[in-house]
Order: sequence, then C-alpha cells, then structure tokens
Amino acid sequence: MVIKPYGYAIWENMRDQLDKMFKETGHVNAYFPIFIPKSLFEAEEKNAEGFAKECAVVTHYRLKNDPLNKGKLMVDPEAKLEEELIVRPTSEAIIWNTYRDWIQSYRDLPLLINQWANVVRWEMRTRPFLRTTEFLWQEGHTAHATKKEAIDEALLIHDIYAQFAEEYMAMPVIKGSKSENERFAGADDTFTIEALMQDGKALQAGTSHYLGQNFAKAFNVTFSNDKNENDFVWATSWGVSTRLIGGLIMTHSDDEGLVLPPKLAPIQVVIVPIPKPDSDILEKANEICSALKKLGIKVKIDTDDTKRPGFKFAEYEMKGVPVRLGLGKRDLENNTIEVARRDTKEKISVALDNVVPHVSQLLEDIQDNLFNRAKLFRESHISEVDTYDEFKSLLESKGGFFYCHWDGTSETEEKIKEETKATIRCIPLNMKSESGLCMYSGKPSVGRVVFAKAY
RNA sequence: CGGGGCAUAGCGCAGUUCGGUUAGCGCACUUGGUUUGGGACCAAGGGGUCGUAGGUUCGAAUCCUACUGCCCCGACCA
Repeated sequence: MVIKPYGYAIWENMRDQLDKMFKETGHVNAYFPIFIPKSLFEAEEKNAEGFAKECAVVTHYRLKNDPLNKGKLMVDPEAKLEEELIVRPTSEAIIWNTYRDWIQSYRDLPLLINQWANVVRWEMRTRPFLRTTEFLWQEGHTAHATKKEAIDEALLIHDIYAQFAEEYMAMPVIKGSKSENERFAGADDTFTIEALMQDGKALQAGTSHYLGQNFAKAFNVTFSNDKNENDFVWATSWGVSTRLIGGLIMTHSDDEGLVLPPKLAPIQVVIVPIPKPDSDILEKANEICSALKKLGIKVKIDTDDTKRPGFKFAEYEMKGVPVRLGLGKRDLENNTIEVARRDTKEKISVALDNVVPHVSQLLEDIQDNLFNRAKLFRESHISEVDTYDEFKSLLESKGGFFYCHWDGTSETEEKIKEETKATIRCIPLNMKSESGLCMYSGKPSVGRVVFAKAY
C-alpha cells in the first residue's frame, strides 16, 4: 500500500484527533512486535481460526546469492526458522502474552493501552483504502478487573468512534452490535459503527470488542482482587484503520473529485492569485493568510506562476479543498475577494474587511452541511420492510439500510446472505422493541435489525 | 482456484484482422515566445528492448508456441 503525502495528511489528521480522544479518556500508547510466534498466535483458538486463512508467514531469516543465477538472491534453505512467525493481522495474541507478566493485582488494573501500527491481512481481493493487504490502524487493548468495567470500556470507545465519524468525518453512523456471524473471532460482543456510502452499500467503519475472559484464559492472565482471590481479567480490543479514508472519500465526493470536511482537510483554505501572483496581490494574500492562520486555519497561497487560475480551480476542487479564495486586480480595486465553497460550488464576492470572519464561519457551515447532506442521503436510503420479496427488490433497485425482522438465528442470516449478498450490519443499540415475524422464516422476532450489502 | 480480458513512451490509447517506409496520436515533460478572472496558444524538442523467451519469414508490434505480469467478475474479508 502506498499513501501519497496528501492522502497521508488526511490520515495524520484523523490519527491526531483520535489519539487526543483516547488520551483524554485515560489511554496511553505503546508498541508491540509485528512478528508473532505461531505458538502464541494459535493460543486463542477462535481468534486464530478466524485469521488463519489470511496470515502472511515468515519461515526464513536469510537470503543468499543464488549459485545457479548470477546476481540473483535465493532463500537460504539453511536459514529456516525453528518456529514460523506470523505477521500480525491483529495483536491480541502477543499483547495478552505480554500482559500476563504485567498484571498481578487489581492495582495494576485497568490497563488502558493503544498502539498505532501496520497490520497485514492476505485478502484474496483488495480495494483501495477499503481492503488493502497492509493497512495502518490503531488497536486498543485493555484489561479490567470486572466484566462491567470491560463492557463499559468497549461502549466508551464505541461512542468515541461514533463521535469521531460524525463530528470530524461528517459521516453519519448507525451504532449497534454484531450478530454472532459477523462478530470478531474471539469476542463475546462486537460493537460497530456502520456508515452508508453514496452507492448504497454499507461500510463497517470501526469496531470495539468486549472479549470477556477469552484471551485471559488462553494466555493465563490472572490477578488478585481486593479480597485476595485469583481471577481472570476482563478484556476489550478496538480499532479503526486507513479504511476510514475510503469511507471519507465515498461519503462526500462527487464527479469533480474529493470533498473533504474542513476538520480533516489538509488544506482548509487555498488562496489563488488571479491572473497570476504579483506583488500587490501577494501582499494582500499574505495578509489574509496570516490572519486566518491566527485562527488556527490551514491556509495555502498558491504562488505557482506556471499554471493559470482555471487549472488551479479544477485541481483544488479535485483535491477537495473546502474553501477557495480568488484574489485579483479587480478585487483589489473593489476591496473584495471571491469566496468559493467546494461542497455546494457556490461563489460569492465578499468585502476584504470581512473575509476572515466570513471564511471562519464558512468552514463550520461546510462541516455542518456535509454531515447534514450525508445524513439526509442516509435517511432517504433507509427502508423498513416486512416481506422478503420487497426486501430483495428494494435491495437491488435502491440499496441502503434495511430495518427488518429477523428470527435471531445464524441459519437464517446465512441463507439471506447466500441469496441476496446482504448481511446483518448490526443490531442497533437503540432498537425499538416491536414484535413481528422474521421476513425470511416467519418465526417470531422482537425487533428490527439492520441489513445491507456491505463492502 | 474458476470464468473473461489486457500487455505498444510517465499516463491513456491507435496500429495487430490481411506481415512490408524511419511505430503513431492525445495528455504530460523540456526550451522559446505570446497569453492570463474556470483545465491557454504557437513553434521547436526529448523520451520506445512494441511484457519475456523461442519459432516461422527476405522482412514480425502484426503469424505460431511457451511463459510472465496486470485488470475485471465469482468464492474470502475490516
């Protein structure tokens, strides 16, 4: 996976904000190895099984010159590892193996650790940002003295993810828990935020897992409680990845290119001198630039004199820069500046004296507008259906989220998946209790769950 | 792993059917000039093992054989 600087800057903005939110809630960062001995990896059986089919494996530790092929290298058969190493697809195994040594008493708890790392999952098919063999993410791994505390932790992070998605990415999400089929391998419960892309398909954007005592038991992580009794610790893990960049792109972009929410845009405001940078214009541009920077706004003045304004307009639109300021001689004469917003493509002329507060407010408006627009789209793509026929037909013609009755069995879920490719995205946390009949089996159901085709 | 397709300049393609000048076009790049309020124009340039290897032929981007790589669809998945 290659992420170029402009794309990486988006990730950095996401990362910085999330990191801040984790730290505000008591978490600290640490780092664990990328290579995991196979014996450790397989200790928690369900988890190992869940990832087994997509693991890259290191078997040797040395290359040598190939005697039959000059100038080429070959794997040195003498350098076979005694035990193979797994390239981490996730770090529960190595981390719980380490936590065993770190935790003795309830006084060592809770342990609230996050790591920013790369992981590898050897998928059969990749998709830019949404499913890459290697990706960047954060993975939180926490240990607690009680079940309730662990569940609360998983829910707290679930809230943080939802808040981040909606407030920063301007991407509305549905909060819920996963069905058994869709749950993280090794978890007792998985909480998820589910977003809707503009093509009507759902995107799992972040998951937070309540792991019960599964990993504690697999890695024998025990502690003495305040009554001096030994018990297994309770655990959570949670992560979001560079997949969020894909979600961001697919939530807001249009035919002219990216549309970035101001809170995550690497460049929030670009000033384009028209027709080209000259000293009068640059002087004014610099003045506006520093005034905006004082407000913490990320501004760029485009001083490139080899490209014409029209070209630059198109380029910054493609890059999703939220606000573009066009400043030319005519503006200077009239004491105005042209303000163009990316989200609606509106252009207006604003008095130079007023441009700084205007732009500052406009960035907030754009952030709000993007969220509201995405939410409106999502609301118009939520269908409540009661029959399987209607489900199938709307799924094909319209897509989106479907609130349907389900009998709660994996068998039904599997059948629906086989027949329609739609899966249960989540059982919403705010599910209304409502008795009905499963749209597939006709068996009784106590509330509607969310179906969709997903990435 | 199954089914389809593609491989010619940095990118996108034509040329291949039916072998025959020096392999071409658009974009990009370099230089010079003129331009400049929505992706400028003119001129002159640079850049190619036509995926790889072998074969047929007086002659191969073009025909034949094998191989390699990539893309799309399906099974797996955050």
